[in-house]
Amino acid sequence: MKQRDSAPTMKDVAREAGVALGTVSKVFNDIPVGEDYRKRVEEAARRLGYQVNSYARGLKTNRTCSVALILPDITHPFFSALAQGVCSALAARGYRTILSITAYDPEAEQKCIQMVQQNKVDGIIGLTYNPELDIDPRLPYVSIDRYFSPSVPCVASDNFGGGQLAAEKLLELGCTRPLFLRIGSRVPGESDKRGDGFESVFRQRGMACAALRLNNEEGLEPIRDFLAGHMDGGQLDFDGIFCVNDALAVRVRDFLAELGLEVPEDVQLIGFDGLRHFATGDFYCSTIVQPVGRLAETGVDMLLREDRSNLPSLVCLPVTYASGGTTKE
Amino acid sequence: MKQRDSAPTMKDVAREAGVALGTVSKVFNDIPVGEDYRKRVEEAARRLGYQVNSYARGLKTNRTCSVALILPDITHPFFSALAQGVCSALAARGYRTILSITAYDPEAEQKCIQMVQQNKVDGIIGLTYNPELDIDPRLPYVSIDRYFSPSVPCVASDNFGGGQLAAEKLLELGCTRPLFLRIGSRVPGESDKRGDGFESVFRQRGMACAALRLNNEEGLEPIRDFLAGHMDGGQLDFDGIFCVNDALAVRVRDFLAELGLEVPEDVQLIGFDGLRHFATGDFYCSTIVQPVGRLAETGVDMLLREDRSNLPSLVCLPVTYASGGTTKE
DNA sequence: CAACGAATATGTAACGTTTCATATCGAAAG
DNA sequence: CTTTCGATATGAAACGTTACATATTCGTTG
Repeated sequence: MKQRDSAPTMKDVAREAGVALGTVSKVFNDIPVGEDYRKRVEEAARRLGYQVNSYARGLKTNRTCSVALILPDITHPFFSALAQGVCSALAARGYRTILSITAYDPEAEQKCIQMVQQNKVDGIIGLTYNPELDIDPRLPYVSIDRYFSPSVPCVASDNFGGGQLAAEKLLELGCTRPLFLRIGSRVPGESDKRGDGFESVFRQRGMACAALRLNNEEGLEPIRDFLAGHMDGGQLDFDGIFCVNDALAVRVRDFLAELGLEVPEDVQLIGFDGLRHFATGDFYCSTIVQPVGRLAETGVDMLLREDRSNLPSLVCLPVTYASGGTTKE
Repeated sequence: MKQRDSAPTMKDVAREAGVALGTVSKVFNDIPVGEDYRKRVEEAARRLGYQVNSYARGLKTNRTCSVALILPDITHPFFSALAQGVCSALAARGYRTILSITAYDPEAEQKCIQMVQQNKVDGIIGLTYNPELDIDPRLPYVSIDRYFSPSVPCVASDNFGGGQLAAEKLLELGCTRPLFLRIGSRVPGESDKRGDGFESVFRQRGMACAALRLNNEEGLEPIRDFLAGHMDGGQLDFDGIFCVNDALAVRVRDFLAELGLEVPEDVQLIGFDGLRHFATGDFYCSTIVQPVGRLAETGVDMLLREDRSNLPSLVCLPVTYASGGTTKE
């Protein structure tokens, strides 16, 4: 028996099985082939340990069965959950995931897109911040959680609805002096809707709603100061706080503790994202839960749809409320 | 000007630049070429928006500039940090990362390997549990954090040393009644060394060291019971506990609280991994910090080394101690 | 029994690169 | 002024597939 140093090819299989090259190809592409032929080929392939060379295939077919996933930072629990979901959803459909991390850097994002385009993926699924990404229009693209324009399909949580939900929950739990807190969304838009939804509920009822919106660079200190400045005889001016995300809520909870306030007795606190403690599985705080799994699946779905001609430009997924100890229920 | 529907190829560039195909190839492979030729080619490529087709290249060269990263669960902060490190280190060297998630399932691991081999990656970097992975010996493989056999190179933290470090720290902080707690390592070996190192220090000094080693399936209840069973007049029999990882330490801290014990006043607690809270960046507990970044970089380094003929079969990276509030310092 | 047509196997030409042998060009040497 | 040589551009042959046109086989029909 001939000793092979390199991987066996279809030609080897064809020779081994005593059939034509094209027949081997058919077998591996599930194209009808005489039963006896199929058996012979499969046997031969097994004997030789043949595996199709996906680079040759990709070259010929222009399809690679791989999708690029572009994320700012896979270390953040929300993003890592997303990555997990996307990776699994892709794997379930026979696609592999090419992971790129951008560190929130718009330039890095562009470079990723560049690199990934050259690597001939079948599509890109990205959570990016650069509003003017230059991306080959031939290449399917789905944006997760960031809406850019009608021409780039996006799947996101219902941020506005989530804000409303938070407001309704706080009302239900007896809050009358609400506050919305947000720190820097790098891209204006989607996450501001959380606050809009929150405020809309109170406006509709003729109630006032305070808000403090900070940019990333300002840091958290202004929030601490703001809260301290709104203390009135050992009590806070607000009894229900909605934070734009769980990370902020966790910090705010600490600030409140510093001020000698009890959560949820004195102030109730709701975050957004639905992150869970890695060890216990508990929510870090009461929160509006984003459906990360569905976000991922839907994104993959939209990307891999046969008929991409009339994709919706924005798919909004419903969020839910979960108590995590920072509200009275 | 001719309208192209598909991506331009080297042939197009060659025609546009008025040079031979091979010359274009040279330009894109940094092979010396007359200065004027190079300029002409580069201009033409830019005009046409040419990008090399990495599938054609991969087919020809048998090198793909991509590495598979196999992880059990990217949702766990330790793994996601690892992924981040590996992905960045690979990107820095011009390699892309193909992410596979196995959900701790040995079969899934084998399937990943299979799939990934077929996709002709240049190497695999994996954190797997299946002790008898069938993997093409031609394909470079580096195991992270799990030592299998001398024939498969591995990079890991100095687990034994970390255990010793924990013991020394506890001694230094005045502990005299140590306890080692471990729950299910899916693969026997590496992480047991943490306990071994811990115990060795006390043995050397002629001190006793209690230990409770559980398997994954048993859950955490036995630990709670064990601790409760070692209460003696409102005091625990132990004053220093070393947990095999931070996740366990966090749970144990809760158990201790349930028993009315103060940490670190009554009992000091050290975990292992060095995980940090996603929002505050604080350690969850006092801990032995694994050098995740270096783990990743070293792994990539070992995988991509030119001369892989005499790779060490195990590279042990030093760990450090960090206080996280569950020890007196 | 010849002829036809439906299946289905075969062989070959791409796909877009790299690589290697060959051709071309100038300059230096005889 | 021819020869030789080094340098470098050229063109063709792979790489391992898929897809299409062609060839083969066999069961049916007139």
